[in-house]
Order: sequence, then C-alpha cells, then structure tokens
Amino acid sequence: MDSALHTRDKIVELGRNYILTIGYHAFNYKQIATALNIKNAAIHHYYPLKEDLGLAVIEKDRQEFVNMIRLTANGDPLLGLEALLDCYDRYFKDGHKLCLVGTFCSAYHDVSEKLQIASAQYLNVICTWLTEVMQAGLESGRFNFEITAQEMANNWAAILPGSLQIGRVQGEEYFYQVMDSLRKSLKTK
Amino acid sequence: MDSALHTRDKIVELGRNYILTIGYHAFNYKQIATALNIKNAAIHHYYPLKEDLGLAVIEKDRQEFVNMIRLTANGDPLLGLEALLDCYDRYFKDGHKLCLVGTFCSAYHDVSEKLQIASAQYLNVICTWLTEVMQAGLESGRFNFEITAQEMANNWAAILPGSLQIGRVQGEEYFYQVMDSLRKSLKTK
DNA sequence: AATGTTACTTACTTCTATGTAAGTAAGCGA
DNA sequence: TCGCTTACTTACATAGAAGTAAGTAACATT
Repeated sequence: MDSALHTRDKIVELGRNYILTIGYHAFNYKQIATALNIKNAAIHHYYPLKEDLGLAVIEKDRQEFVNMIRLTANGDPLLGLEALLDCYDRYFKDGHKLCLVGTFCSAYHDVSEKLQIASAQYLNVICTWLTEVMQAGLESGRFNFEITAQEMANNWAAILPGSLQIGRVQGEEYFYQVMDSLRKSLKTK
Repeated sequence: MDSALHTRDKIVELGRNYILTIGYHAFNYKQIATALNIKNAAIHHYYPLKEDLGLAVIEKDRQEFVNMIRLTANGDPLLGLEALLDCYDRYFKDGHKLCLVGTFCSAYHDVSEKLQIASAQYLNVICTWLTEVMQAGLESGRFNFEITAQEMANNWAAILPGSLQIGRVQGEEYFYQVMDSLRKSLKTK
C-alpha cells in the first residue's frame, strides 16, 4: 500500500515531466510504464483514462503553486514573485520545459472539456494572485511601476509562458534577459 | 494546371488555419481533404509527407511576414509595429488562433528537425526585425522607453505569442488589455 | 481460515493517422 | 495522334495510442 502510493505518485510526477517537456498529446502511457519498469496497463489501473492522469497532473501542479504562495503570503511581495521566477528558471534549466498553463493553453483546442476547465481554473488562480501581489507591492511602495497592478499582472501572465517557449528556441541568453527585464520592470525600492 | 495550383494553395492555407487553431499534431490530412472535397491521398500527391506541408506552411507565413515588413520599411517604426499588432488582433478574433512561431515553439520537442530549423529561422527573422524597429524608434526619438531596443524586442517576442495563449483562455478583455499595454510601453511621441 | 482488496500482468480490441502502390481520366505539347 | 504530365481515386499496409477484460500473486481484514 505504501509502495502503491509511491507508484501512483511517480506516475503523476513522470506524467507532469512529459507534459511540460513534450506536451499532453505527445506523451503516452508506454513512456511512463517503461520508466517505472511496469506494464502499460498498470497505469490504467491508477488512471483509467489519460484524461484522469492529466487532471491529476494539473491538480498536483496547482497544489504546489498554492503551497508556494502560502509560504510567501504576508511577506514582501517581491519574495513571492522571486519564488515564481525561480520556478520558471528551473523549468527552463531542466530540459527547456514549459509551464503547465502554457502547455495547456497552447493545446487548449485539442484537449477535453474537463482538462480545459481544470487548466482555466488554475490559470485564474495564478492571475488573481499576480494581481494581488502587484497591488500589494504598489500600495506598500515596494514597487514603483507606472501602470496598474492588473495591467502588470496581465503582462507577466503572458510573458512568463511566452519566454519559456521563445527561450527554448532562441537560447538561454534570450531567456535570462527577459527574466531580468521582468525583475527590473517592478522598479523595486 | 491553374486549378492545380489552386488546390495546392488551398491545402497550405487550410493547413495553416488548422495548425494555428488546433496545433500541428492535432490537424490531419483528412480534415483538409474533407474541406476541399477531395480524397486523403490527394493531399499526399502535393505534399507527400506531413512534414512537407508543415514546411510549406512555415514558408508561406514567413513570406507574408517578410512582405509585411517590406511594405512598412523605411517608414515610421510605429507603423510596422501597428501592422504586427493588427496581425495578432486578427489571430485572436478569428477563432482564438495562435501565431505560427508560438505553436511551433510550444510543440518544439514534438516535431521533426526540419520543422524545428524552419521555425527557428523564422523566429530569428522576427526577433531581428523587432530589434531593428525598436532601435530605429529609439534613435529617431519616436519611441521613448527606458530599456534597450534589444530588451524591448525580446519582451515583445515573448508577450505576443503568450498573450494569444493566455487570452484564448482568459478572454478578450485580457487580450486587448495586453495589446494596449504593449502600445503604451513604446511611449510614442 | 476465508474473504476481499491492491497492484499489478497478459492478451486482446479498436481506432485513427500516416503513408504507399497502382490505376484512371483529362489535357497538353510535339 | 502519340506520349507525357497533372491531378487525382481506390485500395491497401503499417504503426502506435488508447483502452478493456480477465486473471494472478501478495497482502490485509475479519
């Protein structure tokens, strides 16, 4: 039972890795089965449909994001954004991955409704949090940019996934310059 | 022969539409065949491999981009960028499409090397042009932003595809606000 | 000890995308 | 008119992904 949970979790973890690296439709159960040295059908035992695994991956990613913002809550708004940027750094470094919402938004018209809803809700959580953090930074005087918090949050929501996608092709110099530009754009004091 | 060229062009046009809407791997020859009321294998007559059609779509898109920038060359740098933003407006309005480099960068680890090279070269053309236009705008005093032309170009390269992807999920209010923010960020005089 | 549950495997079905081989009908060029 | 090319069609081959049905071995529960 303990190892059962282990396998179940490993499947989600591997699934997430494949989704972020090659995309939801490009990954398949055989790749996970091979990596875990079990059979294809064993994955179906835990996640009968690929959609089920997809939903579990989204849920896990969302949980991790929520944990991250909980850890940085009530602190310096800059710390929260730095933690987020660190995530993106890791995505890029570790195999030129994309972020989860980036992949699902790209493949949006090619996934089931349940997956659309789950990823849309997750995106909403991120966008709402971004706006709150930008607002908090502005109100506390920690940030000093000249557009609205909402506008800055919207820009970040587009540029973060975009930089991973363009960066995986243009190279790391490109990616890190965009990350740097994001940091500077806050005009922190 | 005239209608032959017609069919050949219609295939590329339809292929491009499907790629921008649902992605390279989600579209298939049957969809195009049905739309043109011909048989599956007829597409193979013009484009033996799907990769061939993919390359033709990239080439066509690139040609259109090159034509666009040629039309706006030596003019106001703002006009060139406005023309580009108009393209993105149309992508969004017309079925929540993505842009071509956005889709191929997203699916980068899931397409053949030829397609990777072709889309990477196209992306390079765009990034180079963006940098030149930003530089021209700065030097002429038409733009007045406070970062380097290169940095601004890199930001645009990420935010443009990103805004289509996030916008197709977050909705049009989101998308148009980001477009608006891009315009304002140039600080035109 | 009997029963049920968990974690799988084996073996199969189904479906669909991709691609090929071979043929046909129409037109064009010499 | 002969022969070549163009623009297809019909029919087939292949591969791989997704999913299911049935069984087994080990362990837990009562």
